[in-house]
Amino acid sequence: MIQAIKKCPECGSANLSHNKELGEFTCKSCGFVIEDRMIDFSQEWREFGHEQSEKRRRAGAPSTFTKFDRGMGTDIGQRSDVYQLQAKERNKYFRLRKWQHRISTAIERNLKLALAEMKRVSSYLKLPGAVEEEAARIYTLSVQNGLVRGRSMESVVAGALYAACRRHEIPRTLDELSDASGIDKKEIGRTYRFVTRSLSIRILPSNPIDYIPRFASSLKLTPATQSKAVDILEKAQKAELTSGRGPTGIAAASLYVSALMNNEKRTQREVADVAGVTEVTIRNRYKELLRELNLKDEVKKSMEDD
DNA sequence: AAGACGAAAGTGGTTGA
DNA sequence: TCAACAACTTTCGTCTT
Repeated sequence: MIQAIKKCPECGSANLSHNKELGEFTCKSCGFVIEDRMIDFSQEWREFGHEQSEKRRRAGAPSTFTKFDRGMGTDIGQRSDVYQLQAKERNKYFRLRKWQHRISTAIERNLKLALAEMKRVSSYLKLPGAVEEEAARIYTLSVQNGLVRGRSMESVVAGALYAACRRHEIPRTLDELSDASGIDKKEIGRTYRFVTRSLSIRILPSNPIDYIPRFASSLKLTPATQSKAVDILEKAQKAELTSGRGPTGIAAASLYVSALMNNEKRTQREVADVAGVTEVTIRNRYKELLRELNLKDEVKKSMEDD
């Protein structure tokens, strides 16, 4: 990041300077501050004992988007500091603390609320930390670009989470997000599209295979059936049966077929429920699979083996 | 009686003029 | 901006096990 900057964007001069203590990167010619949240890349020392920790420690917790100020803010008047002071001094810090609170802009307050909501939804869905981090980043960008205006904060949170899940290839369905956040499915879809488009976040169409493990475990299918379903999906993708179709429908249909072949039959309704599609869709995809991949004989054979 | 099947009409979003 | 369109859903009657 730092190395990338060679010229001042204001005056074009290459005469730049670092100020490590202020964390600033400035142009010596015109004084333009190019980067004011610079990260110190210098040698990291380990600490041994109190004396060294005073001298050597210079970094805090890792920067994270799941805190509204990326975990880098300074809170004035934390207890541990304040109680070492005289009463008069202490009052001064309480006053400063109050002001700090007032100064927090609307954006920051919105972020605080939103990130709390995000935490709630993502833990309900048991999403990994990396996804939550990504979602928080997307949300922060949305707020900064004024995309939340005119839409509920919750729906943007849900949209950001949905996008983050897809980027990490552990897609959740809109229904699941809707269930976890209490926002209407269509609303989430709308904000998701709006946000990703406005921020030009590129997201590949989700791969049906990514849905298999989760659906299979909800249906209590064996690993053998699961990998059979993946096989079928790969063949289906080669036969170009997957493009333009809803990925959940295809995933559900191939699971249904592989369950039949392994004598672990589940009803169309059961499969449809966990995949969040209707029986009709499964039927349509299922028939296509049988027809195009010539699986009919395979299914028949394994049924006769009973 | 439950599950599978298929037809027909409806829904929400995309696309192309 | 509007109409055509593809995918998917809802609903419902019929067939199969």
